[in-house]
Amino acid sequence: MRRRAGVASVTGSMSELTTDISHDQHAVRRQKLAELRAAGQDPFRASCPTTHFSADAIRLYVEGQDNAVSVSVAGRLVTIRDMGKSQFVKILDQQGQIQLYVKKDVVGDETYAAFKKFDLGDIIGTTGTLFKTKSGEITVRAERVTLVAKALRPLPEKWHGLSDPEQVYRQRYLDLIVNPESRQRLMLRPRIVGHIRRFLEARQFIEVETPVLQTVAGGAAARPFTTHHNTLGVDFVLRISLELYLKRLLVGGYDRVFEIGRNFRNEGVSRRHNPEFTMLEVYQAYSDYRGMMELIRALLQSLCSDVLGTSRIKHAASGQEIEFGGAWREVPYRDLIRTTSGDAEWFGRSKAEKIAGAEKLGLAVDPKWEEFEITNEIFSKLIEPTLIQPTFVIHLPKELCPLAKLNQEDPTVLDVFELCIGGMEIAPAYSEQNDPDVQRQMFEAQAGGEQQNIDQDFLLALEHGMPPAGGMGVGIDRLCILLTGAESIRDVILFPQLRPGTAG
RNA sequence: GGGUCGAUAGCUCAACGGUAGAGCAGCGUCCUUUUAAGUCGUUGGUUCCGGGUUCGAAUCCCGGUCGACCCA
Repeated sequence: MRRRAGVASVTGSMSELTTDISHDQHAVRRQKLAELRAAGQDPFRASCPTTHFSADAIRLYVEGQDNAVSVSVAGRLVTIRDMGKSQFVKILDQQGQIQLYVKKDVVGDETYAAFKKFDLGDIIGTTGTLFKTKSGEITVRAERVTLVAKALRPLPEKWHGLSDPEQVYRQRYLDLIVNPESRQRLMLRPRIVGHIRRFLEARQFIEVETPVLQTVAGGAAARPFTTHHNTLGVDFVLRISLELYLKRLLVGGYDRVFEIGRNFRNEGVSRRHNPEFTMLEVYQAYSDYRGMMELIRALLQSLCSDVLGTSRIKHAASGQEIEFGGAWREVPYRDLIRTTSGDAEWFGRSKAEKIAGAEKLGLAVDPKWEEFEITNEIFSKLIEPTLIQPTFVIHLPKELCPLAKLNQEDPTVLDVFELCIGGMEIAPAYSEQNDPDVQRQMFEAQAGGEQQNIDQDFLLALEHGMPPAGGMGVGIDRLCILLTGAESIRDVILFPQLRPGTAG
C-alpha cells in the first residue's frame, strides 16, 4: 500500500557494470515500453476494432466445426502458458475470459517474437478462428495479435488474487481484474437496478431527478453535509432523502413517480453505512401503504426470478436461507414489542417502568430518551436483527415518523410498514400525509426550537393539494447486500468511502 | 469517539529477541493442445512511519498513519 518500488540496484557481478533491473517489474516494463517506441510501435493505440465480447464469441462456436468462425476480440492478458513455440493465453473483457492459442507457425516469426514480450496485464487484441482444444475449451486460434495498451505495473497474484481489503477498495480496478467473485457481485448491481427501472416503468412510473443541493435537508432525521455556493453566496446541504421533492411532483400531477439517487448522511461509517448511499423512492397517487406492500413484494419476487433465478438466498451473516417466494409475514410493531419485552401491558407502563424493563433486557438506556425511543431501542436491538425472513412490521407508533398518516381506528399508530429482511430495514413505506395543517404540526413538534429546519416551501406545496398516495423508500445498497450475499456495504459499492490515503 | 486485531518482496503468506524465507509474478533456459501447465537456474526487502528498551528488534514497549471487526 504505502510501499514504493525499490530503486534499481547495481550489481558488480554482471560483465559490464550495468544496472540490473530484472527484479523491478515496473522498470522492466518501462524498458520494454521504451524499446517498443524506439522500434516505431505505438504501445497505446487509439483504437482496436473488435467484433465480439468473449462470451458472445464463445457462443458462436459450432460443435465439431473447428476454425469455421472468425472473431476479433480484445482484453487484458491475465494468464500465459508458454510452451516454447506456442502459447495458451487468456484475456479478460467485460464478459469474462476467453482463451487464445498463439502458434508460431500460424502468426509468423516476427509477430511471435513480439508476442513473447507481452506481459501479464497488457491489453491486447486478436483476430482468429474458433476451435475446441482436446480438453474441450473453446479457443481462438490467433492469426494476428496486437499490443493495444501496455501495462507498466504487474497484476496481483493469479491464484489468491488481491485480499488486502484496503487495496481491494482503493484499487478496485485490480480487484475487478483478479477477483472473479468481486466482478460478479459488483456486476450484479447494475442488473438489479436496471430491473427495478424496467419493473417500475412497466407500471407507468416516471423516473425523475431532483436536487441534491438543498437549503433544508428534509424527509429524514440525519446530519447533512454542508457546502457552499460561491456566486450565490449561499450555504447548501446535500440531500439526506428524496422525499419532499418527489411529493412536490405528486402535487404537480406526476401520479406515479420514482427516483434512484444518492443520499448523503454525515454520520458513522460501518458495515451497513456509507456516507453516500443509493435510495429508490417511489410514490403512487391514490394508493396507500398496503398498495406499497404489493409493489415491493412483486418487485423483489421478480428480481429473484428474473435476475437471480432463485427465490432462496443464503444470508451471509446468519447462514440461514431467505425465502422470498409466497406471502410474507405481517406483524404489528406493538405485538413484537409485547412479545419481546415479555410484558403484555408494555404500552401502559410509566417511563420509569419502561427504563427498568429495557435494562432488564440488557439494553443501555439513556434517561433523557422519550418513551417511544426506549421502546424503539427494543425493536432495533432485539427484534430487527432477528427478522431474517421477509417481514412487514406494520403500524409503527406515531412519534416515529412525521410524514405518514395516522391509522383511523387507532390514531396512536401510523399507516406504515417497515420491511425487514436479513435483520436489516430494507424498505419503509407510508400512507403519505397530505393534510398540510397536520403536516405542519408534525414538523413543528419534531423540530422543537429549530423552526428554520422546516421546509416551508414543501408545506406551501401541500396547501395546493396533494393526492393521497403510498410512498416507499428502498435502500439499494442494502438490497444488493441481501441479493448478492455480501457481508458489507463496501462489497456492493464500487468505491466505498475511506480515509484519504495513497494507493499503490 | 471507545475497545480488540492487523500492516514483512509486485501479490499471497512464513519467520515471533539471535544471518528476513517460500509460492506466484519477474529475469535467463527447455518445451507447438495448456487448465494454478511443466522443467532447470536466478534476482528481488527502509519488515507501515517515528521514538524507546536491549549486546542484538520484523519480533518487546510508547506515539502516529491506514485498515478490519465489535461497541457508541
